[in-house]
Amino acid sequence: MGFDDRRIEVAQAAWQVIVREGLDRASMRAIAQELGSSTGVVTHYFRDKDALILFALEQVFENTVEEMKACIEQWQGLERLEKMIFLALPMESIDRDDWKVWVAFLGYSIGREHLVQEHRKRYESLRQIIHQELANLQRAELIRGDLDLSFEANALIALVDGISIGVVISPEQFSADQQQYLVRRHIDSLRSLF
Amino acid sequence: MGFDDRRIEVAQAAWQVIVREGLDRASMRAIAQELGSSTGVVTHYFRDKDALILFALEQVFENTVEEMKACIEQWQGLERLEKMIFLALPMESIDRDDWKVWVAFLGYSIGREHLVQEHRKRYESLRQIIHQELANLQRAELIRGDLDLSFEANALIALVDGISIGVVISPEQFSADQQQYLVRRHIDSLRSLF
DNA sequence: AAGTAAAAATAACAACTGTTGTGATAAGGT
DNA sequence: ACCTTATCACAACAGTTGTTATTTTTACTT
Repeated sequence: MGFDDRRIEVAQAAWQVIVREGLDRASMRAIAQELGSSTGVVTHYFRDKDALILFALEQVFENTVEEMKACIEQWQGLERLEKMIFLALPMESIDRDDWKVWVAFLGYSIGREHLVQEHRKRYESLRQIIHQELANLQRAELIRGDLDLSFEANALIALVDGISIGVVISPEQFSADQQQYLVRRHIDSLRSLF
Repeated sequence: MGFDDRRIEVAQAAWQVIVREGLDRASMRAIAQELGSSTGVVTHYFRDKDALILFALEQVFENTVEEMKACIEQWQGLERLEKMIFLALPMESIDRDDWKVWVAFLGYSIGREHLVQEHRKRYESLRQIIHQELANLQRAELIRGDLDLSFEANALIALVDGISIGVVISPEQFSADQQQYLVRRHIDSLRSLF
């Protein structure tokens, strides 16, 4: 087990504490305890707390992005975009934990400009991926030609964020089917009219 | 100046510190300093910190809800729903601060079940207001009769949440016009087809 | 003007924070 | 076996936290 693997283990412990107790209560000591070791381990693998929670967030983000990119080889056309969006949604309870970390971090960023910038960076990656998909669909004339793709990419991301926050607060608010229906309805409204 | 007025002043100081420095750094001392007094004032008007930040959140929430309810006497039909949604959106920078507090609180709630419940309570109020509006519109046959109104109310709230989070992270992401366009497009898709 | 209650200031409390430094332990290579 | 290095444990640090208790100040009533 290498250095990077251990780092991920520490980050996962952090991740669990955040979900269970909240981000501001995820202290070095709490994380070490979750890991079953001393704080020495945590400080050994991460320069400071900022580096740790940033790494934990990056894990959550990267997992989803990797899955989304894997869609590109598995699907085509409108269905591909649909499946990509589905992956980001909290349809299973495990995804709900990812979203809890994401939301906790979102709130924690308020008043910390450098963390807001971290979020911007990640939303920018997402925007690029979606925009790329929309451009493909537009070239294939599967969606309307008069759409502002940057705007529509933002709109899709907003849809996902909105649904997910609803689910984080009230898990029973949107069933998996309802989440899918909302996405389908949105994507449908972008389709070419013939 | 009465007791309640002073309470609101303290809450507003808290509100400003949260926007500027973040919720977890909004300590009793920081809030007292923002208020220009000692911590004694803060503790005198609020049992504990939880009561203070909960009251501050309630202020943010109630202001918006009051404005939304005021719409009922000023507008009619589809336009009324539209205006109500517009009020919740961060179209001006002042609204953006409200949303910062909201998002900060949202993240702070992760891992604190009693705070999540507070959010649920407030989202439930919103849902009721929107649901009421949709029911009126359906009775007037201005929106389709086959809509699941509870679901559609949630969808509208999700739309607002999604847009607003986007704006909190990247203020330039959605212009006021674009926010309005998104809401209009969504509401349009609910309209009766004749 | 005296007395009373609200308001505010101040000080102290124990608990917890991130960080740092110093040893201990284990692993792996020569 | 010996040395080196990575890994981890532990203790101590200065600072901050929410809360409480006590004292001072202010405001208002009688």
